[in-house]
Amino acid sequence: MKNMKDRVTIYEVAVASGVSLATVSRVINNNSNVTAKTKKRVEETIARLGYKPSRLAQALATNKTTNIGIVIPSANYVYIANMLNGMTDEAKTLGYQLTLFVTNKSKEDALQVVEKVITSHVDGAIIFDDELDQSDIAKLSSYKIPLVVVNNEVQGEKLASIHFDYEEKVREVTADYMKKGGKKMYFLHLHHSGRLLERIERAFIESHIQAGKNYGVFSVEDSYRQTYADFLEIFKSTRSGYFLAYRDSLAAAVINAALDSGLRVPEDVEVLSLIGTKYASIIRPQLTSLHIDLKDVGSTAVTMLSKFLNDEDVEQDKSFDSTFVKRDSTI
Amino acid sequence: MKNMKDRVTIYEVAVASGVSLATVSRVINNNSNVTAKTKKRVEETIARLGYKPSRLAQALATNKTTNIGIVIPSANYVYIANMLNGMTDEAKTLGYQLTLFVTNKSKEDALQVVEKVITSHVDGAIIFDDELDQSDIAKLSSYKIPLVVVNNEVQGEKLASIHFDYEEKVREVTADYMKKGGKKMYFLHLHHSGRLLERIERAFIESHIQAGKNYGVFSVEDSYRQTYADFLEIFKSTRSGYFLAYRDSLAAAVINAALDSGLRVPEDVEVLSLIGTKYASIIRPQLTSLHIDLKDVGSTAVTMLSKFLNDEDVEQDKSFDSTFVKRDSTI
DNA sequence: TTGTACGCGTTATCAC
DNA sequence: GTGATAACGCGTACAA
Repeated sequence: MKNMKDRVTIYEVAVASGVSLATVSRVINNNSNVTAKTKKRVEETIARLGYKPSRLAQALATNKTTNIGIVIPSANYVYIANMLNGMTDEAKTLGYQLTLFVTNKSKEDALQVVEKVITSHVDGAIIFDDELDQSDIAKLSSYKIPLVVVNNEVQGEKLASIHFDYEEKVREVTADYMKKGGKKMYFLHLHHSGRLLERIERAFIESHIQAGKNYGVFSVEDSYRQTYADFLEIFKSTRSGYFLAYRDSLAAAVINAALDSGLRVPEDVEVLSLIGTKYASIIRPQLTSLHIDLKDVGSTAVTMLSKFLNDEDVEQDKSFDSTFVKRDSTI
Repeated sequence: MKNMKDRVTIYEVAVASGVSLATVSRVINNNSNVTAKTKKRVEETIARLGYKPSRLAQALATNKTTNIGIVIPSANYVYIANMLNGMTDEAKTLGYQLTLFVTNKSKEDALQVVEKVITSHVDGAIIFDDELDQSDIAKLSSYKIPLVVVNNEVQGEKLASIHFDYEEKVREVTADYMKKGGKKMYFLHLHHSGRLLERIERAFIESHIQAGKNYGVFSVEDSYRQTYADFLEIFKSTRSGYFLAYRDSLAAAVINAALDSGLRVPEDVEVLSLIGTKYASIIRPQLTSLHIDLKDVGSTAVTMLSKFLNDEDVEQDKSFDSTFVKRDSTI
């Protein structure tokens, strides 16, 4: 093993094994047209010198980093971690590296991120971030960066998208409940939480308007603690209802506040978590939730992007169904 | 906005603004010695042409990618997501990009990861992965890659480490409980879950041996569902105990199994979660847990690495205290 | 202040 | 099969 020498270059390998750069390069890339004998010789000196090709130089020469950018609002959500997990798995088998670009849910950061993605020379990018809009995506596209966009209504060249069918499902669930269930339905509105939630909320509201039913909306913070505290207040006056919450932890806040206010779940208070994770079945009573396999979404996104990069055919639009999982937080 | 042209290079900018490559380069890097007038001219053509410097070429020329590698076992754990969150925040303010390297808890993958980190030309790496051992780290070090290693007993040049004091805390908690509490203590053993858990388990066992007390160990799977099922069985015969579980979801499995077996928590069954996250206070009864601010750990790791990269002084070893948070799953 | 020329570590297109 | 040599896009002494 080498001890703190400078990086060994292809040139040194060439000299040490008495061949030219070109030959070494051929050996590295398993390029044909090289005698088994010289190949072996080169490989030996490569091992002896501890040579590792520089992906940087390779990338510059070939115009291909094997690097794809992942644009997300934050790494801190469970459902994003799930997606990330699918991405890393698939990227590994396909031989890509993942570079993270986080917008922190700020438009300002999003603009910076667009710049960074461009300068970073990624081969392509997967965008799962509501902060980026049509113009940002167009900009990325204009720099010829193949894109897979999750949960966003955009189109362009070298651009595929992945959609969730949450809206439909929410319409169904809402309509069904209005027919059978008895309680007034409430939506937990999060101030700045992206298009998906906005669309779901709209679907919820429209369903009620169409049915001529009354509904309620509560504005909440994206924090378990705060939402729990808020609902302790709310449950002083509102003693029943069917609540739609964006994430498991917010749904749990409602449930816990209800229980701590002497209400029964689901008899008095029913709760539906819109983006269910494994915690839905850990929390008691277990959360009824909509569920999408985000690990699958992640790996699919990488697969699609990879096809783009290899000029294979890609379905331009893939849709993921959410399933309604009935557990114990609803009747 | 450009439409699908090829990448604009510094050369085209130079020609278009009637200066030399060097001058453009100076403008990009805010290098002094360039007239305000020409600077403005160059900046205008940069904007007009939509030129973005190639980080690749810059990196090759300067021998600095502004890229740091993050080695983790998986992106799918909440506590790792928390750490990642701290890292992305700090990296953003410091101007670094994060590249993910995931070992999937496999030694085989770990070896591949070492290779990839080396060829990827990262400026440095943060290693939070028990799969990498002393020799892997040494290899990385021999390629002059500055390292911040979390939760691992290694040393070397350009290598700083971050430690957790979990062992100490577990010794304390265990000893305290044996004095005051009455139940037999059990440790949930996870087959292949890294050094941290091993050390904690050892601390747990040694405490008991020193005190001449009896203890138990249950082997479990790293899955809520399986562990829940297992404990339904266990609670048929074992009707009380104090259980130490690695993560919140496993602790929740024990709690839920206990409750579903007609046992009371914490009167019959007490549970301590070793790596507490926000879910510790969401689950009911709320989990007593040890807690470390992993977001802080993540940002600190990036800060330390960044100091290395700038040849500033770094404390070689930083320790994070875990705090014992008493909630409702213990007496 | 600005320009020239070389180097960074590879790949790729030629010849031989 | 193998070897020069020109790219790839940029930084930077050194010269002017």
